[in-house]
Amino acid sequence: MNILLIEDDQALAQQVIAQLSEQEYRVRWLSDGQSALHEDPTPYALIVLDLMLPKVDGLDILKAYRGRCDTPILILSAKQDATIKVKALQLGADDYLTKPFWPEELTARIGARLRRPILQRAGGIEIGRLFVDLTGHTAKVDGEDIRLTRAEWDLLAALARQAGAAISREDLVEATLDPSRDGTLRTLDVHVSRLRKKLGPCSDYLCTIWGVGYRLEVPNP
Amino acid sequence: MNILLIEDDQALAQQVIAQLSEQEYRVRWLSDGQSALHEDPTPYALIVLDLMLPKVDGLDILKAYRGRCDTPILILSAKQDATIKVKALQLGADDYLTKPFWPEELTARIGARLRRPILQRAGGIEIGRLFVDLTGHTAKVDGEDIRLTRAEWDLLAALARQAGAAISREDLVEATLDPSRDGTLRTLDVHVSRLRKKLGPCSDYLCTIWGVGYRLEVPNP
DNA sequence: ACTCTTCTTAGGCACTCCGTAAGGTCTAGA
DNA sequence: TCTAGACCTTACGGAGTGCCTAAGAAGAGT
Repeated sequence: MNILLIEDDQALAQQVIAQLSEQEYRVRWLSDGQSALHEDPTPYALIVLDLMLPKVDGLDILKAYRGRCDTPILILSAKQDATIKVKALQLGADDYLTKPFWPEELTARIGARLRRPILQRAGGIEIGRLFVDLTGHTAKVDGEDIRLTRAEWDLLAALARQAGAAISREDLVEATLDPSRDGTLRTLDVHVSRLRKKLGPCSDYLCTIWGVGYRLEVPNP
Repeated sequence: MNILLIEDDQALAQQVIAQLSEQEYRVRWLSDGQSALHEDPTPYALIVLDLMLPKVDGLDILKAYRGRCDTPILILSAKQDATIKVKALQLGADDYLTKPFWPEELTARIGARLRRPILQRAGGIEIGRLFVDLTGHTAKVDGEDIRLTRAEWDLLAALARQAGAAISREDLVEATLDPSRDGTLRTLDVHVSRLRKKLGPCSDYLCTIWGVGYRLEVPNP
């Protein structure tokens, strides 16, 4: 069982690591928010996250991880304030423990959380505020499902599979259009247009590469 | 969503009931431990249990329920003592909240607990209000058994095994229809239609993916 | 042999989706 | 700046797809 611990207080972190190691958990420790944001959360069975980190707001890490995975997240914080607790739990945290705490309680809560195995869901591709679940045939913008037709979905999936890469119009026609009927390049235009409309705030992600084709990526500010 | 509340303090209970009713939970309230021991916990999505009850020890109720079901149990208690927290969590409680608490935190914790729509539990798969026991060949909606024919069951099981993933109509035909006879895609329609009818309030879980197939999932509100 | 349940087939209905056409807008290069 | 070609958008009709009801066929239990 791998656990990710994000905690800037070194003394507390080592205490927690010692306690968890006794229970045969393997712990990876990150001491600052920047590296936490760049860490891939998917390999871990559970994440312990301190809200009070220098520079980075712990809630931002929470949000970033929730967009990328379903891993249980347990919050540590010195803040007794109920509104923050409620906010963290609503943002997708699974538990909230206020400092100071007894290490035994932390491990007991972790144990209670990991006792119920979560059904493995094949992950999807995250592109900024857009999330594409290839196995579930579903796409989300800011966590909200968007309804796509088959052709629109095929188009988005083809682009998302090679996110960041340019794909020629001809390839996209082949990937998305019904082969029983001959679709022209004009048809692709229509689907791109319709898809952009449904992507709403993410419509800029689908950029045109003039004379070549299209590319799906988060545009630079 | 049905919730069972076991709490002897009438004022607190009514406050909690009011708060939970706002969130569209339906609450059944038991004020003493004796009736709690005789209650069947399986129909409820979650149980809120006060540890300090007259006559009966709350931990005994916890143990009794854990022997009978896997329903998430959230403990309320005035005891700050960490050893009791740890003991309750080890006995199978899922969360522990000390009095006094803000009602908003309770509902947030309940929400966090019930948010994960698809859970793998002992003996089956839980998808929102639907529970599919693959080994026992039974399916429940809100804890109530539903009678399924062989084809309907095969269909539901095939979808539940890969809950959240899209499955093509062709695969479903192969998985559910009698192989000795050639079943057409139209036959599948009929079984889907009948299964939806039997799923009742969970019929929306079985979503159609146009031109592809079906998916079993808790839809977004 | 009879009845009840379940599975399959068939047909009609309603709806969604797809491709085409037509006109407008944008881009690159002269 | 002008122009030709590439791209975007809107509207619309036809075809395809899925859903439901009903009725016949097969199987299980009595």
